[in-house]
This record gives sequence, C-alpha cells and structure tokens, in this order.
Amino acid sequence: MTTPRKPPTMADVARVAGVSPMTVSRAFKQDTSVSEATRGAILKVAEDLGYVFDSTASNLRSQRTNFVAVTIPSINNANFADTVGGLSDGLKERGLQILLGYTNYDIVEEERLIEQLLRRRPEAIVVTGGRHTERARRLLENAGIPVIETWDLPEAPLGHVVGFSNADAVRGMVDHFVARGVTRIAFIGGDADRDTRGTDRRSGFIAAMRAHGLDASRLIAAGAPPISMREGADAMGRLLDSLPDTQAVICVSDLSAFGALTECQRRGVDVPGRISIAGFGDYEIGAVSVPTLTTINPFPRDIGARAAGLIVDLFSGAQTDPARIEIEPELLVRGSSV
Amino acid sequence: MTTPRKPPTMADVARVAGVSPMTVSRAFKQDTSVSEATRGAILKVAEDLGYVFDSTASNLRSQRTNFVAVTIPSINNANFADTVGGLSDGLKERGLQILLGYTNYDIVEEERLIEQLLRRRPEAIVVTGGRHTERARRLLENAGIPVIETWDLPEAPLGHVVGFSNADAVRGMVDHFVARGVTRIAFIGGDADRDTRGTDRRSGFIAAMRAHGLDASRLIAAGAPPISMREGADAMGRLLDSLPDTQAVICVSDLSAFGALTECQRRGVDVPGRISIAGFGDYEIGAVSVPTLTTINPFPRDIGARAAGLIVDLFSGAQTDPARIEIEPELLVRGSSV
DNA sequence: ATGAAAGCGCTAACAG
DNA sequence: CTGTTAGCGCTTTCAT
Repeated sequence: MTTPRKPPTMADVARVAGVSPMTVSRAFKQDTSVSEATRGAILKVAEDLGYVFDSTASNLRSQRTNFVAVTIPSINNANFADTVGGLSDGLKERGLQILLGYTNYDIVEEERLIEQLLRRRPEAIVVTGGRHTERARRLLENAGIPVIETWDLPEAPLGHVVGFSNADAVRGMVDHFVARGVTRIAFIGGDADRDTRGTDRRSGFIAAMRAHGLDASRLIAAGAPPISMREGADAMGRLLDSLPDTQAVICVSDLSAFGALTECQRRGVDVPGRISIAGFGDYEIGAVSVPTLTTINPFPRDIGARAAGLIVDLFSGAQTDPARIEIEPELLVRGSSV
Repeated sequence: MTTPRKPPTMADVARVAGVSPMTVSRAFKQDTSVSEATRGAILKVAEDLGYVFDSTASNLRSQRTNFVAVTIPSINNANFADTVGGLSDGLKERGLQILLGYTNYDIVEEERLIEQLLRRRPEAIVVTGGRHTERARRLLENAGIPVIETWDLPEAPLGHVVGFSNADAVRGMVDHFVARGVTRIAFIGGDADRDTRGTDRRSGFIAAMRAHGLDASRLIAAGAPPISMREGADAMGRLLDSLPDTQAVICVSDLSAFGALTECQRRGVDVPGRISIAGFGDYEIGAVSVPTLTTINPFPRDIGARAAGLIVDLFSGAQTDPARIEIEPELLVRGSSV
C-alpha cells in the first residue's frame, strides 16, 4: 500500500539527525563544508526516513533548475537521438538534465514547445535548425539564457551555433558524382518545406547542378517529411519509370536511400551498375546494407557533444562571446555508387 | 543583447494590468472564473512585458508539476521511441509533459535515474521492464505516485503494468516454425543479461524448443546488448560457419535480423530457401527489406498510448485498482521465412 | 468575478 | 563547520 501521509521534508531529516535544515541542505550538495561524519549521519537518516530531495523547492529558491531544454524534430530518428545522446552525456557530469521536446518538423509546434519549455526555467536551450517563427525568436532572445541552434548554419543566429551547411554538404556530393562523369542526377526528398534541413539539401542539389551547367529538374517528391523507407522506395519506382536514363540519385536521408535501393533490388535494377544511390546521415543501415550506401556523415553525436561542451564553458565563464562551431560533414563513398 | 535585469513576475503583470496577482494567476489557467475582458487584457500586458509563466514557483506552491517521468533503455531505438511517442501524445492534451531518461540497459543506472527523476516530483512514473534493483523498487513504492511497468509482465508488479510476455511471443514464433516442419532453429541474442527483454526472449526460445523435444543449444551470442545490425551480421557468419545445417534463426530484434540477412546476401546464402530468418519488434526495415522480415509486432506505440490513458484515468479517478493491461503481440510471417 | 494573507520546501546571505 | 532569518513566485484558502 502507498502511505497517504505526507512525505518527509528536510526539516524532518534535520530534526531526526539533530541538526539544522541548513546542514541537511549542505549535506546533499557536493563541495560544501559539512564534516564527513555529519554528512554520513544525515544521509543515513534521510535514507531511513525515505526522504527524497525536493528539486521543485530548490529550483525556486536558488533560481537554478539544472535543466537544459532541447527541441528536436522527431524523437524517432537516429541522427537526432545521437545528438541528444551526445548532449546528455556531456551535461550529466555537471548535474545538468535534459528537458526534451519534439516539434514534429513544424515551426509553429516548435513555438508552442519553446514557450512550454521556457516556463520550466531551463538554464540553456538547444534547438534544431535556424528557422523559427517570429514569436519563437522573440521568446528565445528574451529568455536570458544561452540559445544554441544546431544542425544548421543560420545567417542571423539567435545566439550560439553548432552546425553545418546542409546545402554545402549535398553540393560536395554532386561535385563528387560530376567528377566521376555522372551528370544525369536526381534528388529524392520531401514534397513540402516543413523539414528545413531537407529543403536546404534540395536547394544545395539544385545550386550545385546549375553550377555545373546540368539539368537540376530531376526532383522526385516522396511525401511529407520525414521521408520513410517505404516512401523512398515508391519515389525510386517513379524515378525509374519516368526518367529511366538517370545515372545517380541523391536521397534526403539514408532511410529513403535504403528504400530506393530495395526498389531497385525488387526490379532487378543493378546498383551501382545501372544507377548509383546516395543518402545522407550515415545511419547504421548504410554501413550494413548490400551494397553499402554512399552517404554523408554530419557527426550528429559530435553536434550534441560540442553543444554540451559549449554550455559547460558558458556556465564556467570560459566562453563569453557567441560561438559558431562548424562541423565538417564527411563524404563516405561506398558500394552503392560508382 | 540579453537584458540583465530581472525578468517580470506575475506581480509586475498585475501592477501594469491594474489587477491583483491572483487575477493574473487565474487568467493563465483554463476553467477559472475571470471575465473574458480582464483575461484578454492581462494576457496582452503579459505578452507586451515579455512575461513567461514561472512553473517552478507554481510547482512548489501547488505541489503539482505536470511531469510524468519515463525511463527507457535507450533513446536510440525505434521501438522505445514509439512508446514515448504514444505516451507523449496521450498526455499532452492533459497538459502533462514527459521527463525522459535512459538507462543504457542497466538496472543500476536505472536506480540512479529513478532517484534523479523522483526529485523533480513527477506525478506518475513509467518504467521499461519489471526488473529493478531493491533500492529502485523501494524508491518507486514509496514515491506515492502511480508506477507503471511496461514492455514486460512482471510476476510481482510494483503497481500498474502495460506489457506483454517476451518469452511467450518468441514461443509463438518457435511453434510457427515447428508447425512448418522446421526443427533445427537457432537464436541470436546478446551475450549478457543486461537487456532483460532480450534475456526473456532467449528463455522463451529455449523453453519452447524443449517443449517440442528439440535441441535448444543453437544459441549465438552476438555481443553486449543492444545488438547492432553489424553484430547480427557477424553472429550470422558464425552460425553459418559452425552450424551450417541450421534451418531457421530467430534474432532478438529486427535490427540484428537484418544484419543477419545481409550476411546471407554477402555469402550468397538464399533466404528463406536455405535458411529462414525472423526478427522481433516490427521495425520499419523489416517491412521494406528484400526479402521482408518475419517478425513480431509488440505494438510499441500502443504500449505508450495505453499507459497514457491509464495515467489519465488514474488522475481522473476513473481507475483506482492496479491495472494489468496485456498487449497481444502479433506474429508477422513475411518473406524471410518459409 | 476578484482580492488579501499565508506558505509550499528549500537555500542565499549573513553570522558565528 | 554550523545555525538563523528571510524569501524565491506562485497558488491555496478564505473572504467579499
């Protein structure tokens, strides 16, 4: 049975331990001056009483929550999960905890989420991307805490940035293909601009193709972002039907690229013999599939780890100016491309 | 520039709006008696001042945080992400927010995490699995909030349960193979018992094989849980080398099953012609791969959604007794098995 | 529909 | 190393 009586407070622990509440408070902190003997005794009393420290009171009084708010587009995405993992591990040593929310790739939802998160008084906020609603920008600017935009290199950052240019990364991929003499290149991506990183990748594709004087119109819309494996497969089917002379296809992610690969397998279309396939993100699947997938590794975990390091430096005073940490994505040429 | 002056409080809003702080407080709630005119005026003043409601103060005074704590083994797992998604969506309408932490498949880490989460005074806690350290059990029992164990059917539940029997699910898979005349069946899983669900699946495999009077010793240890695609591929390589007459292999997850499939493709081993492969979890990859993967769908999103519904019912008083909601996993026979 | 007083459980600030 | 006092910003409770 759950005991319906009120849970013990610090005052209860103090009374039983025969000290003042302040000493109990100190015993629960690190680096505070309490004799080891009293600390041990206090912690024992606390454990015996079933006392659990109450952060809500601590948060209010100390005006510190140890929260770092983080927004990601989707919780079900290995790339963003890696970024959160890097963040979480980098912050946990400092006793900072992540308050996570997801936007479903929607900047209006992001605005709602940011406001909800700021009410919890996080000490820093990490957001994915550099595009936000006007009100979201205002909320972030006025929050009085470090703001870190990631997975992008916004032209007018709100504060700090840890990211890379999605457009440039895809440009590098196009350059790679063109250098190999591959010129009839298609792009499979989302059919809406909700996913701003996907949109940037498509823009990078178009710009790069035009820079080479090539036809940039082989754009296959695969559905509403994020594009699933299934949608990648369907898009590949349409591409093979409508533009059969295509030599290579760049997909907005490894997931859609894998779907595209399977469609080729189903149709007996040789990859990379008849068509090359490339993805984005260096998801695990691309390293294991047959053939392995040519892709771009944006080092998602590093993005999180660098953001965490930045927050720690900001709190310690080691960093004061707005930081702009650029991650260099790596082109991984593998079995799915010539 | 960030303004270093103190952010506005309700008292500031009240002063400017010409009302008492209490009226401002009411204006920020729903279903409270404030005239629409005053509410509108107050919200406008608040927005103009850049006031952001302070949950930390509200939490302390009202003894309500609107947090539901959730622990999952890994943030980078589509199954658990789906459960969190179901939970999150089911709770958000009621204004409840998820406080998420991951245990890295380690019940000692889980204990630390549970204590940290309880300090934030969540109003309910959802944990993955039914195995916990003694201290974690005590913490949960004494927390005075609803405890929901998921992804398992523990014999001695701490409170509520939304789950299924991992052992029984795999048993059904074995029965399916045996009914088709397939008897030389192997199991690929983790080499440690950290992942209790993986361990239960292996136990279910062994029990089912023995029940059929079959050899249950074809167990391939693929590494420390969770098993990656790569580890699944390596394990399949060892299986093909050491026990080449194996007719079917059941993998602890679709990810390892896909890895195993790719190893067969690399070696030119026909699937399912020479060997059948089955996974667990109904990950997206199993529906798209060539061939598609035979698997078990445990309805991860439903687990989260049912847990959310339970919490809502518990809060509203519609449910009072300990609930035991059993999810019925579904066997999906697909292209990778005969 | 609105207001006044009190206090949630901790800790900053100061004292010793 | 330990204690005292006051108060963080809200909301409960009780009025009107």
